[in-house]
Amino acid sequence: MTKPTVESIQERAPCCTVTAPPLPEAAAGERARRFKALADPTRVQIVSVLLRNGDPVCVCDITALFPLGQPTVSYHLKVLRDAGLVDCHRRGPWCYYYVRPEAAGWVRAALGSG
Amino acid sequence: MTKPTVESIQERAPCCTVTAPPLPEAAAGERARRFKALADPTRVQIVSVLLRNGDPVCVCDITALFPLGQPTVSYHLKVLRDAGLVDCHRRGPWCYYYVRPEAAGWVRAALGSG
DNA sequence: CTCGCATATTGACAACCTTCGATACATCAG
DNA sequence: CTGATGTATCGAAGGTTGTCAATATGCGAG
Repeated sequence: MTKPTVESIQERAPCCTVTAPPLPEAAAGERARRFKALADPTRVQIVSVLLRNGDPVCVCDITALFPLGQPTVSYHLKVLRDAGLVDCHRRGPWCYYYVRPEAAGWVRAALGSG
Repeated sequence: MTKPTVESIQERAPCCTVTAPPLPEAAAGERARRFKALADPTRVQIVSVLLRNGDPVCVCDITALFPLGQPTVSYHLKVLRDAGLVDCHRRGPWCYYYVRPEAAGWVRAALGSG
């Protein structure tokens, strides 16, 4: 076999190039946590609704959009809340959810296109 | 209780505002699939290494970075490959992985900061 | 072809995720 | 307080994921 391109190698194992270190474990965990929060189609759709609506959206409206039970939707909202992507405030008996402003930029970019 | 802000409501259930529709299910699933690929700290770190290295990186170099068995690293690489985020080519007995150019923009943005 | 090395695949297991029904909690109307 | 409604939590069932040891595959050297 032929050795890897000469310009990427100098006196080391025959396969190896110079490798930059990975993201530190803490930072990687933090990123992974956010990705995990969006790693479900239902949660992607929930967030997309919140993004498209400028104003906070009532849970009952969100629940009506999916063929899922109310506890399940509540669970997904909790996952998004725990990840810091969304938050809510009560008005009377209703809860209104919105994408947290600190996270909105990232969420919009991550969901955007690509 | 007091009704929600008057300006966001007209003749509907007392909790509801006008809600935009969610992202279509197909698109949401596609997004979720990509997020799921990065929903693990090890995979985030692998991708970060590939991003930081301009050139493709040998599997043995990647494996050496983590306290995981070789099959486990191989599994993570497969997950990233199946999600379309990375690809590889063999040179002799070695496999060199890289972030796919089509995905690099999104990956960089998603991993970036936020 | 046969051997040795790098990587991929398989099978198994524990942990976790999504979902549901049942139930609890919160808030308002009466 | 009592009842009705909206939302959250609990417990359990079933599927998925991350990990490993064992094994298979691909490739070059001899």
